[in-house]
Amino acid sequence: MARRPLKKPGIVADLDARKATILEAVVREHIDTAQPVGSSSVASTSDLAISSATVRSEMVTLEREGYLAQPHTSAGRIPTDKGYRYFVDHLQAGVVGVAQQQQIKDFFENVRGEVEDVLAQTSTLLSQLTSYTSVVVGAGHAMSPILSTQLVNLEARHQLLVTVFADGSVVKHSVTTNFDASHVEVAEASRQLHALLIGTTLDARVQVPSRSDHVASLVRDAVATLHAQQPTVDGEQVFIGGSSKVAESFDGVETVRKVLAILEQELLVVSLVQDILDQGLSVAIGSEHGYEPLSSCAVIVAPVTIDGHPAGAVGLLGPTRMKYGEAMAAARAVSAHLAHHFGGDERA
Amino acid sequence: MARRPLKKPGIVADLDARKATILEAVVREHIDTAQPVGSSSVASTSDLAISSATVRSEMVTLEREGYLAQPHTSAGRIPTDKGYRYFVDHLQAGVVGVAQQQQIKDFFENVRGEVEDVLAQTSTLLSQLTSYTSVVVGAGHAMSPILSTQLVNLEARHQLLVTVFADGSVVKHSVTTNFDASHVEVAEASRQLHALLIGTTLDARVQVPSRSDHVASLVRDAVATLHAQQPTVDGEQVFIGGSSKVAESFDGVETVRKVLAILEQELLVVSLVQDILDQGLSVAIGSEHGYEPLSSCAVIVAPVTIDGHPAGAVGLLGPTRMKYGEAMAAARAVSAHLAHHFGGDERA
DNA sequence: GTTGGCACTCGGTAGAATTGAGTGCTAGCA
DNA sequence: TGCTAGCACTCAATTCTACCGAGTGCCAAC
Repeated sequence: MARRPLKKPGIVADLDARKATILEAVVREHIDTAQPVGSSSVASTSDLAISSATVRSEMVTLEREGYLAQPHTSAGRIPTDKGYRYFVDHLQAGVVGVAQQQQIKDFFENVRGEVEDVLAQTSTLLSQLTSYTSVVVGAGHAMSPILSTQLVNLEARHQLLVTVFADGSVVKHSVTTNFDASHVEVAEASRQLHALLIGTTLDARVQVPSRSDHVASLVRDAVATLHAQQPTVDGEQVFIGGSSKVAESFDGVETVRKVLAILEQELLVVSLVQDILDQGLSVAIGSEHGYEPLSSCAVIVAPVTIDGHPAGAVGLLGPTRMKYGEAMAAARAVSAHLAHHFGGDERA
Repeated sequence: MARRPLKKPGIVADLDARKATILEAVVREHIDTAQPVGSSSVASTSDLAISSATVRSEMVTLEREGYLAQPHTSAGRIPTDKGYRYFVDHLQAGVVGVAQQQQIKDFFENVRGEVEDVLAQTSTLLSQLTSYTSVVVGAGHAMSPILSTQLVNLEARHQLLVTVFADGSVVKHSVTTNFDASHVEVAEASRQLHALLIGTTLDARVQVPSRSDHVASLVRDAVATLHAQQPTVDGEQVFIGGSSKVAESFDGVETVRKVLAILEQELLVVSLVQDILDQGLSVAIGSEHGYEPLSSCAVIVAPVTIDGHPAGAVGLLGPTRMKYGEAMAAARAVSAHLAHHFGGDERA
């Protein structure tokens, strides 16, 4: 079994080979059956030539050390979060089946449309591939320079500022004035704004005119509105696919409800994904991510990197007993294809 | 009880007063308790001075006529879709509680931001008010005239057409060319497009230049891309709020899954809402809407009308045993506030 | 250290008995 | 004729029991 060096958490010490094998057998079978796993089953399944009694005594140790738990006396063991963590950290990389590989390939060959549409469809794809709920996060454009702006007169006191960023995203902002702006004034303000903002990023300071006429006022208002948005969260796009899979993954209705309630809050989902990435993890199991309602979930995250720059992330949300190998492989594959799709001659 | 004239379906004949009262009592109690309702309970609850035996014999008739059903012998009755239909058609209009009224008022007084944000938040509001899943549909802009367009050069062979409609919506389309367009050419094409498209609607024919130079080619491609979208479905925006309520409303996990799976398909949700509106209904119960996976659901729809023009709709999706009175009142109230919010001096 | 053996635990299941809510029917009454 | 009280009947749900068996923990022997 290919070992990868331990990740950050470090709480998880190494186990001797036999314990590791037993733990792995328990995790594998429990992921498969969703049932507690007994010692005899492990003894016969694993390739260790060992009696069930020996397995049992090892299990006692594993339980004492926090890798396994017993739902009740006289039941088999189930893995704890720590047990899953060890399993994942020592898992050899999974592979994507050929059928799925084909499906991904076909998808990215045929997909067309705007970035948002592609991301949304990618989310659906990833969910179908894995039968878990999928999250695709498109990075915000806070750092992307402005290519063009335009101020459009909707009504006398109501203008619309349309901004195009170099990453291809388009954002609109309403600008309301307390005076009736003429079409000429709006056109002039639009011209000035364009000259003023082009090439700048949202965090840049811009020299706005200080005059008190209508045009200057329009320009000031427009710039203020544009810069008012939260640079970090705002502009980030979330696409959630396969939320119905939640109902398949968990049996308790209450759990389903809680998870769905979390998924409804997009900002929260973004920060969840971001938190996990910040911790340098690719999987957060159970309570590792600190979101209590998701304590029976595992979250897999794969960053999307284009030209060395973070451009978003794809994620999967499933029960802690999810198929980590397959799911991680699928997430990585989709993330790579996504990067390639937008990397070649496009933007993300 | 205030009677409203029967709606379109017409299959539902009138019942004599006593039967109607009994049916109503059954529906009310079953909505409340989710349990089959027995004759004695009806006899004591309703203000009819009638013995349970009489109620029973009436129930036999109601069952024969299809308003009630029996889960099994020796159980009480539950309403059928037809029973709910009668109930809804003869329901006096519900009222919105003062607390809720205040909540709606506060919401619309404080809400700000772009149309999309308002609609999304409205959906959440409506869901919170009713504890059902809410759907807000913003009408497409197919019929809205174009206020402004702009072609922006993203990369040599990749332009972005940004279109602003009079309703305040902004749409972007990628235009890909097989030649390297210069900035000057793009600017010229942008100018021509603006002149060409301004004031037109998407269903209008536009005289495109037939020359074979880069600029003309750009203009042709851009117009084609813009007009390629499906005028009916595309551009319509759906905002679903409170999908976690689905898990509360139905007990079978399988039902929850099916309903969520439907909600994932936004186009389908739009046509569901549209279908119901087209039928002139405000409620579709059980199988009335023809979407089999939603046969245990009822859907309430209230159109949003601004200046006499349809501008979208708000909807609620719950179990057939939902609180029709409250829910319909809430949907109507929110719809009215929405119309007012965008009607006064804005657009929808 | 490993293993076979054994007593023990305890959730799950199956069956029987019981309960009780609710029905349908009928005979009698206004 | 319509209503009702009464009654036998039905059947899901509940409770109780017994029991099974998967699985454990422990121990003595190898």
